[in-house]
Amino acid sequence: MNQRTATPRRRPLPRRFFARDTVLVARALLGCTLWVDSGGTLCAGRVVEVEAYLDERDPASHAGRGRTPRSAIMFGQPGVAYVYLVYGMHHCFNVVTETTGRAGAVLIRAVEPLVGEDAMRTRRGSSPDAELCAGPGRLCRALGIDLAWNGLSLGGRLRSVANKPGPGRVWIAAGEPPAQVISGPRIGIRRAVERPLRFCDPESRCLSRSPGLGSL
DNA sequence: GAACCGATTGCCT
DNA sequence: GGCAATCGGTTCG
Repeated sequence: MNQRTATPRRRPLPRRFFARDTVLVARALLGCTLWVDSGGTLCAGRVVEVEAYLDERDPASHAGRGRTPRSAIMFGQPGVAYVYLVYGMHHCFNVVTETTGRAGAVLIRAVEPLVGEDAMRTRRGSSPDAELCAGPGRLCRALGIDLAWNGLSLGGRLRSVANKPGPGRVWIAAGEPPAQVISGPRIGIRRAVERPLRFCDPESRCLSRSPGLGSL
């Protein structure tokens, strides 16, 4: 198990980490630690599966048809959480990438639980540990992330806006990159299926699906 | 406004 | 493997 015994680092990655090419950021996020403090409960997991969503040139991206009220956040500051609702019931957690003005985001599809597994089980109900955070919807459910988290900065500090506490804190810390990275088509999309913009650690047992073909 | 469509999941056959 | 659940965003009239 990767990093299972080591104590994960906690220091938040700087904003400039995310202000780069989206595919670069997506690959670099593998092995990093996602920290979430929701309702005073701290959870963390090792990022093992991500997908890159690009700008106007990517028909599968929410930014694929330009700036809309929803996709505007993808054109905004990097290092910000982009959370949306899919199928009327599941949430997806993304990190905004690229410099301000250029659209991009990385969808976190799966993490290996490292901290707070009890809380995850409580939120997710009975399910095998390997499946607690294996999938974008499952991950958000396990970590307590919903629409209220949309727009939060990944600074790791409490957001103090008008003295009102936010829903919680979320940030990402550096970790040990996987020995191998597999790329493949993104999951659940109909457009641009040929693009290998899904990246995962094939050695992880916590993936949402088996790794695609085509190694990088 | 109304109709349509999902970056999913879990339960059913 | 098939399919229903469920609602915000986008598109169309």
